[in-house]
Amino acid sequence: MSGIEDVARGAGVSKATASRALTGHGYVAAATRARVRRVAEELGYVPSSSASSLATGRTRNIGVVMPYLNRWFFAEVLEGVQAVLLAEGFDLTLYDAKPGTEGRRRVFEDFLARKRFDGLIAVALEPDDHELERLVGIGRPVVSVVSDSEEASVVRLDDVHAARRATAHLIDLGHERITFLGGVSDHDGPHVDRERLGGYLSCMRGAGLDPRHIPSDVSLPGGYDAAVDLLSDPERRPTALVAACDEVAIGAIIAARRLGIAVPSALSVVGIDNHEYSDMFGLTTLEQSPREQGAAAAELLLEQVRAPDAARTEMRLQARLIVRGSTSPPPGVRSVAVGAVP
Amino acid sequence: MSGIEDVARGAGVSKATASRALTGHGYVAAATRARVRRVAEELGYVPSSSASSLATGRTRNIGVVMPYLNRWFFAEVLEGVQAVLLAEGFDLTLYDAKPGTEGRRRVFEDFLARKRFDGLIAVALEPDDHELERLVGIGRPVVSVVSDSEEASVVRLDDVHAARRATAHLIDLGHERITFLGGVSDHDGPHVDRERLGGYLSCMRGAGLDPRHIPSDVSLPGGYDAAVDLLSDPERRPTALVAACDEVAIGAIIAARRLGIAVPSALSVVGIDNHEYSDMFGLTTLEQSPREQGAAAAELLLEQVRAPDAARTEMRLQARLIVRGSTSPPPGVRSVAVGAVP
DNA sequence: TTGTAGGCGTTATCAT
DNA sequence: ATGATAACGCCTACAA
Repeated sequence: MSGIEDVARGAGVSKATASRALTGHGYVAAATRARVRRVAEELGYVPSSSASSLATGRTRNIGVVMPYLNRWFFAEVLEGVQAVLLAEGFDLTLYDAKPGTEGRRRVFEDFLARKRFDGLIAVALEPDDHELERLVGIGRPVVSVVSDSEEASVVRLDDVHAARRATAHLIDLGHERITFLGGVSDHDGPHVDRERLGGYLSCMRGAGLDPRHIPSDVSLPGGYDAAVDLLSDPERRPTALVAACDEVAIGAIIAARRLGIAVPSALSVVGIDNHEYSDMFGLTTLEQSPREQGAAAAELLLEQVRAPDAARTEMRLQARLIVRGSTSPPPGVRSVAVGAVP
Repeated sequence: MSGIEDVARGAGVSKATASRALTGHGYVAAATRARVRRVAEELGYVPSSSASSLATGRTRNIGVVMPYLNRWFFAEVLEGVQAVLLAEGFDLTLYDAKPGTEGRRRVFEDFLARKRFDGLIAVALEPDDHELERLVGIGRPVVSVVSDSEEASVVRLDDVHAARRATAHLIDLGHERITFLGGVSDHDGPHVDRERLGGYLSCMRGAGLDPRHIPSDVSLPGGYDAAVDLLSDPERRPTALVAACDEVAIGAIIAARRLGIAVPSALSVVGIDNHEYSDMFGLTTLEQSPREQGAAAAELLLEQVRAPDAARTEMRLQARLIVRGSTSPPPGVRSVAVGAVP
């Protein structure tokens, strides 16, 4: 393992010059720089990151705090973040903080306190817990994905808007009996689910329609189970479903098929996400791109890492409607209503 | 930010004693230790990881190299690894190395060379590329998950065995026209897929049956598309399917349902994985637990990190058959054959 | 049992 | 444009 001293000796200069030549900070004659770099190359010199972190105070490492790794949204965000960091030469260290676990406590108490990072990306921390504020308190730049924050920069989908658009799409098609599937309630459960439910409720009320919410686990099996329940009673059956997310929507489509209910002629379904499976199920949905959100968050963060006084930024993305085959006018309605519902 | 010097001063001892009291290395009077620790607590002392890494040569950080983050298997492995590391106070830095990308090259050339870790977990590196050997060459302990290696410790499923068991299960039930669905071929594509196909082939031949392989993308939509193709021709239709993995199997089940082919009465399907969705689809499968594999890999690695001369270990796991509703005797066969097929 | 002092490998300040 | 030299914060012989 050759250190910078070996490089310096090999190039016939001092450690200081070698360091300048290698990092690019400060004046070095072009010829010397070239010579130093060549020697470094020959020796296979790799700077010790702990030594340079100690000297500079910067780690070239970004921390990512996430409650789950094995869900589509989170894995996609992570890939987006990773791609940008990789390109910029930053490491990524992952802090898995499952809600309500001892491990999460440790992440906040012990791990994050070590500050082995120049900045932090926090994904979907629940705002109620004020954890985001604690992260900001650590004293490194923080970018929040999903959750709003007064202090940190934010990258997120406008979930209320997405749910309103989904609902409006069905209303435009002529549906009146539209049920929202998934989540706990509008005052409990994950914040995202609540906002989506809220968007649906306000859109329904604005159109003078009766809203109805069937709770379910926000997952494919959750959507399946709840939909089997809901759809098997012909009396209660709606003509359309707004799902809390694509996985729930797909669960519902699978349930409908099993029960012999044709989609979309007997039942329309809209999701939110544009999940990787949505295309295969012909699901009409509101697209959000978690990968791009992750990439945007990483870029925002690096800016702040480089210019510590950079302004806090907020990106609130509008989902784009992708119409596929899972939605159509309800049974008995043949023409499509015109005009957008707010 | 108080350093160890502040703690030492506060406790009325030297930096050396403070360090010993805090790390637990070397003799310190119980009373002094308590006092030092109390002062450290009061001051909110957090050791600088770069300084202690520089001094000790250890980072308390583990690197994980993975080709994908957004697939079920990989995300599960990662969660297993993370859980163990978290409990042991180790950080996890993630190196996303997508096959055949510029990013992957950089991971190997630049990032890993920095050695910001005490050990490495490599998941599903293709053996042909000899990347595993390069990782071992870095000079830190390496544990490989999935891929075999002469030099690194290995945690993996016995894929050949799993596929044989899956096939044998169908043969036991009386099936003869059994098709393998998924992957490229037995001499191309990811190694895992090849081994599974190989297990199927050898089991079929051993039973004197004609094997048949339908390639497909190893994913849910891939399984769906290939199955639609295969099943829509009644002439060619097999009575049973061994899928390269559960996602392919589920895709096939969905395809069968769409085509009105009853599972299992007209078509049996076996998968390999026990994916989170498998239960919902009543899929008979061979269970592997990627989360446990990840945890085992992490534990193995930490052992080696702590005792650098620890022996190389190899864990080859046997999948357990979980019989659900997707398999039954073929049409026309009512009793189940007895006796295992090798 | 505790303290002293040197070293870990870089970077950065200040002369030259 | 380059070279000494002092941090950076902690650990660990070795000495006391």
